[in-house]
Amino acid sequence: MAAAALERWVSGELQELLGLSGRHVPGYLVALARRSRSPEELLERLRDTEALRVDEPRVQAFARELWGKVGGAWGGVGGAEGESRRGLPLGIPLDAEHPLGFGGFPPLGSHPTHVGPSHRAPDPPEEPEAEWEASERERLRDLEERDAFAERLRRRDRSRTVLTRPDAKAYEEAQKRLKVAEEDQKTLVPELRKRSRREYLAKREQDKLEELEAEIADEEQLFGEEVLSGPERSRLRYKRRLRDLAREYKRAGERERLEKSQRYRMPEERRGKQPEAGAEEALAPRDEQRRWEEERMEAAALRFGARDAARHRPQPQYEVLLEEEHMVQFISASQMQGSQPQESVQEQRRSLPIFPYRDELVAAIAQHQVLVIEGETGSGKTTQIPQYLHEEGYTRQGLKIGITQPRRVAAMSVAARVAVEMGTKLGNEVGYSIRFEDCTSERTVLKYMTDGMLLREFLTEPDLASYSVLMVDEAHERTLHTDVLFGLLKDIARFRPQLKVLVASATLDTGRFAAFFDNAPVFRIPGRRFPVDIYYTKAPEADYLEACVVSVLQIHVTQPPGDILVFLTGQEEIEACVELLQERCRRLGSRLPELLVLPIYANLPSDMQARIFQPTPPGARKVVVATNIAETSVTIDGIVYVLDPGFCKQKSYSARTGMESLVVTPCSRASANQRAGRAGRVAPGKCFRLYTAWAFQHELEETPVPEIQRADLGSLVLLLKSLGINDLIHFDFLDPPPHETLVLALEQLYALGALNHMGELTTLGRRMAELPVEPMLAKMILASEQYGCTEEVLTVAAMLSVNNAVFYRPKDKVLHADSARRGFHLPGGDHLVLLNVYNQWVASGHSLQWCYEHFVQARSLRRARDVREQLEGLMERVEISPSSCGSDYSPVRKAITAGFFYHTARLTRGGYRTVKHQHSVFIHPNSALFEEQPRWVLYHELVCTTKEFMRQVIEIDSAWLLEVAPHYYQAKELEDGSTRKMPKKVGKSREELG
DNA sequence: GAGCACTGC
Repeated sequence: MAAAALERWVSGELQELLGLSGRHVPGYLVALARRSRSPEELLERLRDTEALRVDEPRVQAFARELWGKVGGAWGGVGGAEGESRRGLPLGIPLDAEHPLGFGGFPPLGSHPTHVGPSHRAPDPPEEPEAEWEASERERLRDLEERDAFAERLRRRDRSRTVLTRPDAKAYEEAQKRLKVAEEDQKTLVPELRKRSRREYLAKREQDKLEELEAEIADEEQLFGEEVLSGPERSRLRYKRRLRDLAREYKRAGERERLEKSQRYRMPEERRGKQPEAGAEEALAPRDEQRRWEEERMEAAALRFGARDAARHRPQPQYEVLLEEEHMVQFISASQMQGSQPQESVQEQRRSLPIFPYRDELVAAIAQHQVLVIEGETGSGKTTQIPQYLHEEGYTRQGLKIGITQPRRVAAMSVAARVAVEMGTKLGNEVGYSIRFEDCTSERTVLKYMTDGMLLREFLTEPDLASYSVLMVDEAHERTLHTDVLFGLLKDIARFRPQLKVLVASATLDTGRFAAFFDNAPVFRIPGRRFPVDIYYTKAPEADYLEACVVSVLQIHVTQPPGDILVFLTGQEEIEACVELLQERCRRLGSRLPELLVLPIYANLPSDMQARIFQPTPPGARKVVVATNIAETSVTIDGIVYVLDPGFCKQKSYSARTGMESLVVTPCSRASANQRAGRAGRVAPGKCFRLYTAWAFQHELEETPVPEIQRADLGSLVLLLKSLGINDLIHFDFLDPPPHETLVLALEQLYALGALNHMGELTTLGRRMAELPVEPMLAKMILASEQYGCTEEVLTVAAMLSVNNAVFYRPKDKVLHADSARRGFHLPGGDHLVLLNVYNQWVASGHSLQWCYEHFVQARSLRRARDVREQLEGLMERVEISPSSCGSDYSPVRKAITAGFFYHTARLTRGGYRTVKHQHSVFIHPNSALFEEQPRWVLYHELVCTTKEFMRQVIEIDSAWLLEVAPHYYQAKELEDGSTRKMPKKVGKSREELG
């Protein structure tokens, strides 16, 4: 039977058995069958792959039939047990016969112009042996080359000198951002006042009339004539009169415009100037302004009295602001326990909760190889334990203690803190290592680093021989990197009995960690935090955004001083919430103490972000409306109240379609408690949850789904492969990723040429692993060498790696922002637009002003520059010399195609469909090609929001696909069969682009 | 004609 027909048959059978059939799986199964001496052996091999349930009769029947069709022609290629790589680093379990369970991929040479004998061509029946032998020779040759490359890397690493950069700029930036200078505090209050007043006035100018109407309506509704005091009644009367006056002005036309310019002037400015003509006539408006001023002053002055009243009297006067039925009803259900901190700064080290346990802890570490340490933030585990171990001599003989953190800022700031405590300069005995910055020296014994950094260190030092202790901190966060570290550390610990492994986590999950590390003991350290009272709603809230707004006002009106932190899911919600709050405050303004509403989310420009760190002016209250960023990454001082609607956005990844989407999901109990904890950092706090206690107990998951089960694993698989771990199916994961995700990652790596048909790492794959980007980007970069455009492609790669945060699109200047964006358009597509933006930014001398003018986020460009510099530095390492293609961009698009040939779509009569899966997709409206609709496009990513959108799209020539991925595409797939059916003006194929 | 939480190498 011809190979193609055979595979079609297998594919059909798999559809029956599994409901799915990957592109390469049939070929693999055929290869397995070829290598099997009997149907039983084939079944055994199938059992090892864990893809099929071999106990099922229909699977057994399938295996027998398959073996029969193949004809038992086992050639014995895969049976080459003799060349097993057993005994490679550290006894990490290798299984050469079924590496990854994908030992039977069709042969594939190294990229990109090879045309390997692929499974689509019928096997030449006369000489199958010769073909196998040839591919086998090629495979072995490539393995040799790969190992030679790895050896060159090792030699280079040995000769490399360690950089010391104690004056690291990013660290200073972080410190600057986290710390606000005292002078700022002094200038801040008047500035904030002024700004708030200006905002008020500006807005007021726009919709004065509606505003007044609304105010009057509000007052009538909220207060009713009878509860109003004398002055309040007169104020209402005043407002009504004002409304009538305003209506008159509107009719007055010309006169009104003249007055407008005088109506809303700052009193200071006015005082400094001559009274202008016509000022006398504008009495009423100016009167209003004066009144507004007075009201603000009044509100500010009233505050203390009101707060005192709230404390002393059971019925504070502001209670009336929100009627019972409009209020969110909370019931107190529990209290998070806390304990008081010591005041003294001098004795801080000794006063940490961990201090009394020092000797016990040190003894436990001496006694056990792996220790799980349970301690909340503030217990001092991160800063103290490494110092204790240093004092105990774990750093003798030049050995280091490594401590991992999930975040860069944490690694830097903790290292800085410890350096101070030890009285050394950062970068000497105590250092940190994060991406873009290695602040360590040969003297460094305590090394703080990000988890991803330690993972990378495995590449150069697979047994981590220079470390005596490794501590994985914040393990409960279960980042992709920490999860993989667990498996790797567990493995090397077996072979290095003297190595100590510490797993530090907040209270949750320690039992699971302990079980994973062969029942390691758990050492508990009490935390240090103020108690937080938890309130739940009586009934579920239908509209949590509205409930948030009401609750914030409610807290503001009824609760003693202290800032409020609100958790929402994303930028859009946050903007809406901020707007609503400001609107309500304006309407009720006169009788509310000042409320500063500040948003924060990752994509917010830095200067706006910095505002949340500025201290709240005396008498005012701050409301920070935040995403999850405030759950772990950013800590805001002064928060006493937390408002938690209980939702967050989570990325989910579908291996079936290779598509990721962001979905709003209920957060876990662990997250909810983490959020609540944010209220108890400076004083006893309160957390208001906008869901019921029952929902908390019964509807929320205990912990979030670990990232490893939600993410694309391409890079990870490539990294593990580079560490010599071939059998990923059986890798010791704390929580294994879904089988399909692993399979998809393996298939993609195979298609990219990073793995050979045996599932082994190729030379290309080894080089790709050196680049800290996702595999397709890595492939694109490596391919750029032969198209002579490494300079351009590096820029494209760097720009793509700053998540769609290049263009800034403020709500009030959407049109300007969009036209600025269109100014960057180049024919060819979005990747080239990004390249254009970057180059223009460089040409502007990295000007900040330029960024503002072009609605481009400077922070993103700076990050792109960092990424680019890092990649550029690695070019020599992967043995690529720089080249540039000048102004002809088609080589750039070809190089992109070499990496992203997986991501292609073609325009059909029914719109775009992906080439491989016929999945219906759309060009994102922000794309430069949105209107052009070229026939063949390549996309960087597919996201599912309102539709399935392709983001970052370029036009390609379908012929390129055969050129760069002959093993993946067949000519017939790429024919334009539907040419005549196409509408005339769309889908024109343009040869001379870019 | 949309609207993307957060990290990390």
